[in-house]
Amino acid sequence: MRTRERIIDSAAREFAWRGYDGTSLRHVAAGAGLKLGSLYFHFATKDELLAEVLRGAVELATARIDEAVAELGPTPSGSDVLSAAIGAHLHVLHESYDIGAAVVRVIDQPAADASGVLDQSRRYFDTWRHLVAVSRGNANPTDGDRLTAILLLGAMNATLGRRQPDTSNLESIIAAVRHHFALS
Amino acid sequence: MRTRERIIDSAAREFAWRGYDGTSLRHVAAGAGLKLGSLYFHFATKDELLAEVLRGAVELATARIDEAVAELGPTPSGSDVLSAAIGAHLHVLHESYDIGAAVVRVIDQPAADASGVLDQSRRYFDTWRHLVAVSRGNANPTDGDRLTAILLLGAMNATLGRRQPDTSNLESIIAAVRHHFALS
Amino acid sequence: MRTRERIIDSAAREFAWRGYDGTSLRHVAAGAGLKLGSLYFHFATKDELLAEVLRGAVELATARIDEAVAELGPTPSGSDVLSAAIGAHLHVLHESYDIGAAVVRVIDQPAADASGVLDQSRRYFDTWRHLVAVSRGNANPTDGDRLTAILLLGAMNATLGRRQPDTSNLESIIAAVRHHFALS
Amino acid sequence: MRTRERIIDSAAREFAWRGYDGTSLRHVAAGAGLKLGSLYFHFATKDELLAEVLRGAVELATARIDEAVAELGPTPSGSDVLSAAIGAHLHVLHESYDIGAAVVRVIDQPAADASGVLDQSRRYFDTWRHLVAVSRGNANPTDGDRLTAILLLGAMNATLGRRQPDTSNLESIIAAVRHHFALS
DNA sequence: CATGAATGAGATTTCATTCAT
DNA sequence: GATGAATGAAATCTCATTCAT
Repeated sequence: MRTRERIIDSAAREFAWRGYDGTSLRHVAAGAGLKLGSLYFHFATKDELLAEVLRGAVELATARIDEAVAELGPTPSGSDVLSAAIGAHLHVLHESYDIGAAVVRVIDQPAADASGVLDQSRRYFDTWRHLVAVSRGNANPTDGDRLTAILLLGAMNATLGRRQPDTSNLESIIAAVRHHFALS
Repeated sequence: MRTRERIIDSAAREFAWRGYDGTSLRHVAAGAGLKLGSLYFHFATKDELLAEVLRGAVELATARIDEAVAELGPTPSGSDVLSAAIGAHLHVLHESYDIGAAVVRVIDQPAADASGVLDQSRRYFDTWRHLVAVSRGNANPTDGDRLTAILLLGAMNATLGRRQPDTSNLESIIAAVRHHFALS
Repeated sequence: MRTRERIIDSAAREFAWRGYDGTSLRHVAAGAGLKLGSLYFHFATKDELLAEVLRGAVELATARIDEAVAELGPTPSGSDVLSAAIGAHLHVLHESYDIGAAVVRVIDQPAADASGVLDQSRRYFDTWRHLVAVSRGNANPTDGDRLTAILLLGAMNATLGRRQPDTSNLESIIAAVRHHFALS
Repeated sequence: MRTRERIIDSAAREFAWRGYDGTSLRHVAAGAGLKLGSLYFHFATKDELLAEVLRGAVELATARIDEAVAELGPTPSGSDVLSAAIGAHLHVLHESYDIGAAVVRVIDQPAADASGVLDQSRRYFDTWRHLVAVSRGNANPTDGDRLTAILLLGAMNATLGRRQPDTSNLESIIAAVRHHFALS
């Protein structure tokens, strides 16, 4: 089953840099060392492949957030939790570059309305809505929390430039985001 | 000369909702009441059309910002200037919906490397780098100002949802963005 | 009526270097300092324009041949007549370059079946059939004369290379052709 | 692997009778029993297809020439070699009609500058330059040999009429060409 | 599991032609 | 006489998808 993952990796790269419509399955196959036809043994359709890429990305980011929060100790403040989550999200975005970028580029591209895509997007957004709510002591997210989550994700994802990132800056990026969002 | 503008409008709509690769020139033509071939009398190429759309959008947003700043009176504080610019940008984004959205969707889509695209993008970004710098009393933008401009634009543009916006919320959106960015 | 001739010149250039199918009427118009639509005031169709170009070329070549023959004096030998014609044809071909080349390139291109084209081609070929016949003392051209005319025209037209000719060589070209064909 | 050859055959037919620009790949595909899109599995581009057609034609003609020369016995005179080559070229031209004609029609059509085309053309011309040189006892081709090769090829290729040839005439054509070129 | 082959739909672009002004 | 504008047809090429092997 190593092949399946090579395909997903290759697809993440293509989706990330060329977008959904700009991604050719022939390129994806080539990037995985396969011929076009072979893709269809593993994925029934372009949309299904995209959904898999996104599911993996959301899973990865969620896991990293959970780990970072867990490291905070038994009873962290809401503000610390949000701070940790911000760090985790940005690390994923800038380090496992392709897979992170794939999400950002593709997630609200309308062509990708296919089933799984919106689901993954909403799932991850809900995570953040809760993180924001908790950081403010709200049990259930308010409209204001929702709005802040939108702003926060927008700001973080914008730090992915058009080209290869310099991880050197990563810590100052994290600091800046925390400054604007985690201390309100 | 009305035709040319109908084309640009139609193209903005398509680019906004389908992205660059997802936009079909046949659809654009139909949206302007033309047949496909007729487009090419007005624009030699898809890229040229996109560049025109973006140029118009950047011009519009810049003009609105200038107006809003001008209304502040003779010697406004840097913070007020930034606040006014935020309001102007968000108004353009949510009210002249298609043209604003077109910029947001397309501007960092890699397929659209065509000459004019990056130029327009950089031009507008520079405006914001200066706005941020001025709001902090810096004559020339620092790296920190650049980073903040990225976060700020990312946050604002993220408020464009996937579907028609409710302008009712607009003022609370503006308030939230100002809260996070204009009072630092 | 100078315009009409500028169009024909421009068309000859294009037909010569790009062939019938490769010639764009927009280019032709531009080459004559006009816009595309204006062509249709002077020529109803692409084929008609081509026919005019060819008619002019055939007329020019025929006239030059007649002149060259006339210069031979009152009772030239058949061999001298053919020699003179060869010189005249090659001079036209290499000196009034575009118009000569246009004939050669286009004349047996099947796309140009349109009415006038084949007529002009046959007319000029008949001239040569008679020249060859006369040079051999035949009153009416035989099959052998026809064949020789084909070979002769083919050989001469092949001396038009793909690029600008060096008229310096012209006399040696003429000598070579005469050597192979005019002394049999 | 039969499909590939059916395509090349069909393409040769089209290129021969319609020229490069006049050839529609949809027609070529239909002629090979395929739909347009299927062509692109075998040839990436129109130019690539043309190059293959020409390569095949040059190979065929060269092989026939070599065979004909080989049949002359151990130490043939230069004049006999040229005579044999003339026969071989004309047989190829008039018998494997399409592929021979394709070369003639297309080889100096400017639109077909695509890489391979000029190469094949030059390769075959060099063969003839050497044949002419050898027939005159020159070790290396002179300028005069080059010129004669041009005339000779031009004359031979002109024997391909616009329509189906009558192979009945073939031997008299060969005799005529030999008469003009092989006895100098 | 993987590939070669084919296909239908659709993309952008070019072009000859027409016509009102 | 010339131009701007529009159009229908056709061109090359790309792509997701299917299927027999």
